[in-house]
Amino acid sequence: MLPIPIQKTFTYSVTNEEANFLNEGMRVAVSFGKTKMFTGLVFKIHENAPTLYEAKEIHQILDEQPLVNNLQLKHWQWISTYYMCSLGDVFRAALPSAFLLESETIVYKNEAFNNEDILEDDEFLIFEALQHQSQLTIHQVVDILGKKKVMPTVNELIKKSAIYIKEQIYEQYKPKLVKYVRLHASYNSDESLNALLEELSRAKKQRDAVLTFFQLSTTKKPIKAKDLETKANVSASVLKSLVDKNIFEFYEIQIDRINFKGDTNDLKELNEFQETALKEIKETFTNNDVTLLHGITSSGKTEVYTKLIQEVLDAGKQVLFLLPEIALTTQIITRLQVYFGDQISVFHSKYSMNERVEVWNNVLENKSKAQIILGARSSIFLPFSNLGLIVVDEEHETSYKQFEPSPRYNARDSAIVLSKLHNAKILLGSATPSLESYFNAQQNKYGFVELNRRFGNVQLPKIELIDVKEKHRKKEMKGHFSDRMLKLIQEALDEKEQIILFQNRRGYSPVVECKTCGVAPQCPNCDVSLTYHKFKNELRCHYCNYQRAMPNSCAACGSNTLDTKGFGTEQIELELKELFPDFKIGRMDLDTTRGKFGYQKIIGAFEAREIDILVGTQMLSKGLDFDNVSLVGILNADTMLNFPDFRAHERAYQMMVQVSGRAGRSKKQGNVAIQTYNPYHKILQQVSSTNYTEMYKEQLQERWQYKYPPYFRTIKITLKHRDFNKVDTGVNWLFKALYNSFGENVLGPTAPAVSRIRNQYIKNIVIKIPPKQSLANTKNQVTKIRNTFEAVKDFRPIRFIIDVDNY
DNA sequence: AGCACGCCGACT
DNA sequence: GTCGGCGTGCTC
Repeated sequence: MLPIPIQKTFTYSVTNEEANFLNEGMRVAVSFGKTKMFTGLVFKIHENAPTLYEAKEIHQILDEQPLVNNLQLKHWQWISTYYMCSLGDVFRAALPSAFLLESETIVYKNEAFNNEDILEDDEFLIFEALQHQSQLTIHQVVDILGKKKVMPTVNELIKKSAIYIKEQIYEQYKPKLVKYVRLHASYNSDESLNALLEELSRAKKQRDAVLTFFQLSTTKKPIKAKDLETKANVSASVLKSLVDKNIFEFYEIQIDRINFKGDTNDLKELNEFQETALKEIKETFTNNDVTLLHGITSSGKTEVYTKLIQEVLDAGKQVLFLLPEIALTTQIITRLQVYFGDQISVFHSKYSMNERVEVWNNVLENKSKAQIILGARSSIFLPFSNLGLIVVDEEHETSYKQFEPSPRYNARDSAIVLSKLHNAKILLGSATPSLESYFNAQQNKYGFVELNRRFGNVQLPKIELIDVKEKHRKKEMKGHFSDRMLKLIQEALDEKEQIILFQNRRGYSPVVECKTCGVAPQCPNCDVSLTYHKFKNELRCHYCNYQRAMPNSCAACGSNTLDTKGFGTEQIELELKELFPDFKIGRMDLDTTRGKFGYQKIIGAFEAREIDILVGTQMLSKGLDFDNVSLVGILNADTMLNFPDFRAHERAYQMMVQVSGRAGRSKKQGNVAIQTYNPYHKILQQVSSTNYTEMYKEQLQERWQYKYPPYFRTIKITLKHRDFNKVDTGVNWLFKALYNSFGENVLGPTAPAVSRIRNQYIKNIVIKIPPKQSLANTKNQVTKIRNTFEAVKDFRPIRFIIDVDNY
């Protein structure tokens, strides 16, 4: 199996010896194509030599033990078939990149060569560069020559024997080694020690080092070279000369980068409601492998999880705890570490490559520090061997679905399959479950447990809707704030409480428009208006990151009447600074959380109450607990409701309820204020009464009526190309072909709201699969049509994206 | 995917 | 004329 998007495995030949040593799941280095070396994974060892071609030999075996186990291989195959991607795609996504070595062509000079006269200009440039550096990568050669096609030049140099090339494989993972000191083997008797001190009488520093070494060795612990240096107050060179004299010797111990330091506490006692929930979960697990825990915000789901996890650990099994990416940088890790200490390993994309390799190895070896894995969606790929429980927290989160790059998998659903492979139980938890999961629970496909009392009996926040249309009419708006919202903010500030304001749009304003001619600056690469960022005084495209300075006058008519339309977090922040000059305003969105610790910094400042009012986008709604927040304001609920997607209403509900949950988490009842132009919208009514069941019933009805999940499954096909006509003819052809097979259940073709991104035109087709239609057959049919599509020469350059269960 | 090969336009 | 563009096909 190779990490490339080809739906195929490749057969290589091995010797008998190699075959005896090799096992499925080990890595081998193989040459592929004319030049490249790849890391392949042994998928199957067999004796059927191919007839149509001669199998190449493998280059090298990279592992002594399988890196990937059989359960994983099965799981990967399921992902590949279900999400219609190649096994290679899954392979690439699953392994930390450090395990996937690739080769690079390295150019060396031929020392014997001295006939510079026969070299052409370009050839001489390379030759000369090699006088300064002993080796060059092909990339460096490209830079030196300033052109893309360098291989002819390189080949010519080889022909003239001025240089030679080699394929070099990089082992990227470097274990972290710590240097220790011990006495050389010849000095283990007491007499020799005395002789030794005698010998060093004239080298004071070295004598100090030896004496300190003996002091330290009374503890019988290994002695770190660094420690010895500091304690004896000597330099590294002193130790070095002692080693050279064969008195000391160095040895290295590999240490883990990831270590938890700190105390652990016992598990918290559960209150009676949590206790009941725990009991119910265990009951449902006798009949169901999957259980949905619907627990309102702040009901203390985490404590219930921890009890359950403890029991699984006691039974000697591993636990996987899945969280949405963003929640992982926050408090929940600390909270779980307080209970479970160093039995937890954390795994997510902010981790460095080396750290991820270590977690992988720890899980593979079932080490004690990897009994609980706390991770984002990609942790479903870790080499678990005996999972007992998977917890999917905030199971409704859309970030469990990966979109780019392929595999486009949903980690929640893949985790359910994973749990089946391990005969493990899986608990899905959420305050606002996805319709799909809730539906499955209602159908008794999943077990179902509710937890509807807030921890410490704090009441759910009081939610009020503010009619902005009315407020505008009565002239009771100040900027984007209604008088009511301002009053609530003032009250909270007076009480020294904190406030979260939610506006699901960053920048100052999403559109800049000329009042005279109505023209709005557009992104040159995408089909969208540019967003104005006042702080940097520039216009930016949120799709391709194109940016340019904010112009003074309209590019179309030249008048100085540019005006902003709509508003984002930046504008809110500025308005607040004017309205409440004595208070500290913070902003949290993609722009302020860039950089490694940007996010943590803002959260930290807010936790430390250095920020009074925090303005932010949806990232505020995820897994954050602040105990001093008494007011949550949603400034414009309508943008969420008017989104053209069949899940828009469900999402708007989830998002608003989740943000509301940030209010009043500890002592008194919190307030939530929602500004809208449409206070009678049913979703807003349901949010204001936190009536999940009503929302569920109503949405379900619509899903049934319009044939959407959970009743119908969907597969979305996206075509992309820089030539509009090409995509257009392509998509029409494809639609006809699909229509022939699936009839009315094919929707489209449609252009998305942003129909061109990075100069690529986009068209969509959605296939709906009725409840009784076989998923596998449908997918086979789609694959067939895709193959026919790609056989058409004109269509081949069109990017063809298949998204199963699209979000 | 990556890479080589091969066929065409725009420049020294 | 050639350099460099991109379309086409293949990889065990």
